[in-house]
Amino acid sequence: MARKATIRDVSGAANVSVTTISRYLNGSIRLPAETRRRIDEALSTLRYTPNPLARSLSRGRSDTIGLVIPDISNPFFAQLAASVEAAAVARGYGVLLCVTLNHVERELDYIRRIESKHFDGVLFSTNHPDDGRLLDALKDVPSFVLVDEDISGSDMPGVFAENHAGVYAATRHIIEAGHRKIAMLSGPRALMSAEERRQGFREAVAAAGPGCETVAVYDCAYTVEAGEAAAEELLDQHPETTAVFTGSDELFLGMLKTLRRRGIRIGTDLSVVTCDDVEPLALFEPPITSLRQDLPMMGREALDMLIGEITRKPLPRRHIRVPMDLVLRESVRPPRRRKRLVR
Amino acid sequence: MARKATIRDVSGAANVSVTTISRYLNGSIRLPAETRRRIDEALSTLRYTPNPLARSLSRGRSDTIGLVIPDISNPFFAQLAASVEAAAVARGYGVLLCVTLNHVERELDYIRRIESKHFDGVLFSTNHPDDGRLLDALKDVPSFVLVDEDISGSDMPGVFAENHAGVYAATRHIIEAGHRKIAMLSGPRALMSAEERRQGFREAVAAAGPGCETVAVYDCAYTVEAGEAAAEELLDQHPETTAVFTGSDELFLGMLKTLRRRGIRIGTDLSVVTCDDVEPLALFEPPITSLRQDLPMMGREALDMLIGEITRKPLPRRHIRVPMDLVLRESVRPPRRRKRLVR
DNA sequence: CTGAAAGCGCTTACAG
DNA sequence: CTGAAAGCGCTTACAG
Repeated sequence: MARKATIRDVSGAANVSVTTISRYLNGSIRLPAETRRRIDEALSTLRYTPNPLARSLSRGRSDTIGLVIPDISNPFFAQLAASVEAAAVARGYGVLLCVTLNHVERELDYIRRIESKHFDGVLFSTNHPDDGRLLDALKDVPSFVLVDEDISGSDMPGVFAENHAGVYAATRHIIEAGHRKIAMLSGPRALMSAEERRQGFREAVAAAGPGCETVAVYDCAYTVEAGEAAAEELLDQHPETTAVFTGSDELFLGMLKTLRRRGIRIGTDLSVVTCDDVEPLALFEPPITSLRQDLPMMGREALDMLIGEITRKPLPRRHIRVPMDLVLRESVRPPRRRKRLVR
Repeated sequence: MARKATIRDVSGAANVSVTTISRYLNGSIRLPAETRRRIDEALSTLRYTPNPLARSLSRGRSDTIGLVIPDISNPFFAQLAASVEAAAVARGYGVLLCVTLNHVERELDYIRRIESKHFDGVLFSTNHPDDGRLLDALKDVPSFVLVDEDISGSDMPGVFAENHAGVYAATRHIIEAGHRKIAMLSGPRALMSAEERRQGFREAVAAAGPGCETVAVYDCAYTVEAGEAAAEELLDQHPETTAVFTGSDELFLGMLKTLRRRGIRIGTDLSVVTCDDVEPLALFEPPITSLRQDLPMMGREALDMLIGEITRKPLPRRHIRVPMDLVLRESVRPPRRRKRLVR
């Protein structure tokens, strides 16, 4: 394979300076038709494509953002990534995928790459409570936007779900179906999303008046296993429960395993609403009512906010909340009379 | 925020040449303890981090690969991306996420970025039949590895699933359960994966002898909608069918919608095996038997092969086949006697 | 062993 | 309007 053509080669072939070539390519110049023809010809015979690395170094920006997420194999983050990627490409940015598996070292490493100019900016999604190291590393970090989850104590700009209002509405829905003994499988303590959802849940139950009761709230990691275990505990210790709100699709999936094992039927025996709606919940039997995250909007808003930060034209609002939609399906039904959840 | 420190600043602060700093940082030099101390001190007081862009330009490589996939919100590709990313990070490479939505223009654009040195190499996954443009663009393209799907007519190195053997085994499994009227919802014609799976299916049925019959094979796009429509047609025109093999999870999900609508129960009324196993099939009712893709292995092998290409130490085999595993669950049962699939 | 200098391939302020 | 030259921040062949 021949050596790759550089702008210098084009300059020689077209008999104009590299300056002119560069300007022509970047549209900052108008040239006589004849010159244009010569350049175009040189461009195509040499099959010239600019070296983006050199361009970035010279311009002082990489036109690349880092998308930092815990796990791309998790459908929630995969869908978020898809919306971010689409928005980024539309705005002329590439997306470097940075998977952390929630390892703080990796998170810190990716934050540093903003300073080192590897990224123009970072969209940052973390899924574990911060021990202070993230907060610390974020001092003076520019061009940084949080997505989905906050870092406790930070005032970085961010785009989050309307957790409180969403879960409040979902819980209302459960209550309106007639349920009075309701439980929640919630996310980890110290995560903003979990905290807000927990709050929304508790307030909705409290607002329903005396007869209505929060049977239990479990703090779980956002994993299938945690949901499975919490459901076991719930059914053992609170068989009077008639409805459950799960704080994520994984928690729901985990609970479902437990319900299957015990022969408990969703809808008829136990009503359920889950948060996220990234799994094919409409195709479960019965279809599962869920509090859907608007990931396309979250991705778009986050990218816009980040571009605002990068270009130093910050959006008017540093914190955006994306509404959640309650998608009504068939997993919530009126509670059965005096029948308890026993094996 | 102060201007970012460069290697030159470090050189000044530590009172050694930039050459030495560079060599020290890259481990290609042994220095007296005292010098080391001075450098380390300068490094940390200046909070120096190398500019990866400059390094890449200078070295002529970016330590970044492009991962080209049709759609990251598709769990199949999300899981593939997760394994690739993990392998890449372990080998010191970053991964630039390149989503094409199967648009040829985007695919071509990303291929060009290898030449322009933006990527050291590309892992390429395409999902639509090539009209010749891809094949054409691939001439002389170095450091390129196909994943999951071939490009017809190309001899690029690649990592693919053991489609034929996998589907043959899955179909055998259906036949051994007693089915004699079997259908397939297959992927698009002209896609290697679909073609090989179709072949495996047909051969297994043929090998079962006269009584056993391929009722129908539908060529579908790999989408839920296509699966839904094909299932409608199948049930209308071939009500004698007792078992179906679906060529992807989306096709299965689509068929499931149709079955639901018609009140046909999987397992008891119609036996099913699907290919992929990226959806939570174990949690469906009944749990769905599937031909699982070993995506972790596929990602790892593909990355190793790509690194071989990049470093010009190609692996001994240019084409690797990853085995598929039949995961036995409960969606295949013996056919019911003389009962037909009617509404 | 160490460092000055050239080079990676662009962009752009500056001078003509 | 056009181009020579400096500069982006590194690496490394080369000379001392």
